[in-house]
Amino acid sequence: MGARPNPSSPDADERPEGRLAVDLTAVIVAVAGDEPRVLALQGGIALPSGPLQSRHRTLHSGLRAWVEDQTGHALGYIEQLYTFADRERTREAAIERRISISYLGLTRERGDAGAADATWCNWYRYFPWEDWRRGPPAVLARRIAPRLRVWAQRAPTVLRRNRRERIAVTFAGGGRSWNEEFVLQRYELLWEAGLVAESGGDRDAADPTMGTPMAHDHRRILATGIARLRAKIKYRPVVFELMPASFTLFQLQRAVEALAGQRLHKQNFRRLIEQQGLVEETGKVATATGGRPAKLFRFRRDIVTERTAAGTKLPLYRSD
Amino acid sequence: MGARPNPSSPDADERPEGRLAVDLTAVIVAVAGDEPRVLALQGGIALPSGPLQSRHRTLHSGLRAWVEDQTGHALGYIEQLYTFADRERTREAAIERRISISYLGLTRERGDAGAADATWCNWYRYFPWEDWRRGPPAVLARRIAPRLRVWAQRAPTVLRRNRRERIAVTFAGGGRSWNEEFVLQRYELLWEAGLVAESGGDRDAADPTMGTPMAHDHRRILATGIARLRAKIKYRPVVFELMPASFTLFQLQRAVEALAGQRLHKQNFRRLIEQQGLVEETGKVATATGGRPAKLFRFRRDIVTERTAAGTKLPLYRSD
DNA sequence: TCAAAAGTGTTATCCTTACACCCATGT
DNA sequence: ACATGGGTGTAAGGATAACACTTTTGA
Repeated sequence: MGARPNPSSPDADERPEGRLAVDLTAVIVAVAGDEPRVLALQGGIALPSGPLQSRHRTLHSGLRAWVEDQTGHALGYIEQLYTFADRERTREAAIERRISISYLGLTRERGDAGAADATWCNWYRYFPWEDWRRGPPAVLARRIAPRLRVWAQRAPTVLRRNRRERIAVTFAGGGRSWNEEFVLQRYELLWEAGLVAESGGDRDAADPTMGTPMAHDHRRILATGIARLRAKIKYRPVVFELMPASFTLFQLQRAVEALAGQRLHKQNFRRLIEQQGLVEETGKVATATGGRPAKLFRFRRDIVTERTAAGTKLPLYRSD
Repeated sequence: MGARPNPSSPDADERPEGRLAVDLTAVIVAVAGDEPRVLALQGGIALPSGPLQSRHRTLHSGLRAWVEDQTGHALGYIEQLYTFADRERTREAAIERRISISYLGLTRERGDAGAADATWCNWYRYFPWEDWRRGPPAVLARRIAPRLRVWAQRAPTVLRRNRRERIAVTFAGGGRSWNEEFVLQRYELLWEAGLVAESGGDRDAADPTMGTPMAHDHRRILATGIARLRAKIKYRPVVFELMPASFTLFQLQRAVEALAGQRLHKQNFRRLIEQQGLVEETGKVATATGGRPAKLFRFRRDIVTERTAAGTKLPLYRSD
């Protein structure tokens, strides 16, 4: 047994590390029309982020403080994403290890831009291969697929099969369908294969078709946020955090399509929304939609506590 | 804008905190027959846990090291749960804040017990109100419901409605059905209401019907782990990590029931499992099952990479 | 013989998917 | 008139939930 057999024993003679920094990093998402956007700094190469400090009462409040300081943007909905702390993450002097506790925040873009340094960036700028709304992105067939093939081919025999399978599953090879939730797995595969600038080996690094690189592992954190959001819109009414107070069903569909990176079936989408009872008519209509005026809807906030439930999926008991 | 405008700027003049400790804490789960068990230390009041150290290459490996040190148990499947760091979490001298990065691990109990200090505990010992396999637990009607009613009643008028609603949703009040996934919400509600020992106000603290208390916020972490596992068994084939190499469908059902805390419908459960193609017959049968000998099955590990997919739930495009 | 668990078969219902079609507006 | 988006109806297929019933063992 180690020198610190359990958490409540007081003999904490060995303190963790020489230098250890804890960062709070935020993926703040908004939707503008059919564009999914993320709040970024320094012309788009970094996410809002700062060290956890004594003055922060909780992780949540610390994150809010940093984002408001750096972007002038007050946050609504936030949730924790993941905590990263791999060794290779940092090579800064005086810091042995940097832990990054990341959060996902949903909001609406406001009129005032906030701090000058903060900009809203279309997130497909970082992941061009993730937008399938106008069909399979060209970069997939032109650049990614052939280079991943080479990467698998070059691997030692024992690994080759495994790599091929991972490629097929994450990138919809061999007749498989595209799964929009695998954002992180795809990014990590590209990272391993050395196809993104952050991989370090800068052979292929300068390739602009592989998306804008980001500082540190911020692009990985962004991928985590997108993946979480894409998964979550399917079973929790989180899209509404991104919508204005009233909206048409088509605007709502455009927003979901923007996030999912996929086109949706209009009629079935409408049925799905209405059947779930998440929205109600405001009684007004929006003109100038390009066609027939559309009814405006609002989100039924009152339903939220109820609808946390969702489906069971397990065949519950009865007789036997 | 703050003194540290962005993560890549080098003016890191203000370092985070005076004293800051980062702990790795593990919820290690196994199933023995119809008992869901968690690996605990010190007679069951603490989870395996230890500070993150320089020698740990990654968070994962650090966690594995601590668990193996403290319990002698090597781990298979693990996943990150959540990172806790609220101020009130710690009142230890010399430490201003303790961050706890928690993990969920799934394994099978091995023959050798590992370290003498480590024991496998039925997790319903900590959450007696979570086991509905033999109907609604008595503690709910007898103790929890009346005391929660009082707690809501005593609240200022503005809060009363909100408290009543939270109670109804999490504890299946007002005709609602029990949602087994709300483990954490229920524990946090009981904590707020001062009904568990960890709340601090030790009026009701000593009540043994409210489950065994744990050190620090370990019971909260355990609740997080149980909730995650209960959610995950529905859409990922994680149960098999807890099963022996071959098993009968009834044993599998018992395991899922143990985790979910609910009885399942036998025939429909079998159909669900078989239809998903997750198992295959070994060709052998288990005798001495208490009845007719049952076919033995094994998990099809080869299907894992495939089945990461699961259902779409969004009405994907077609014509319009 | 009976309890306990293993299995098979069938039906009603609901949700999802897909298709077809009409309505109202602006250009 | 026609393009664009709004909106309704409905039928096929699959998954789920619920019931009823037979089979095989050990005590």
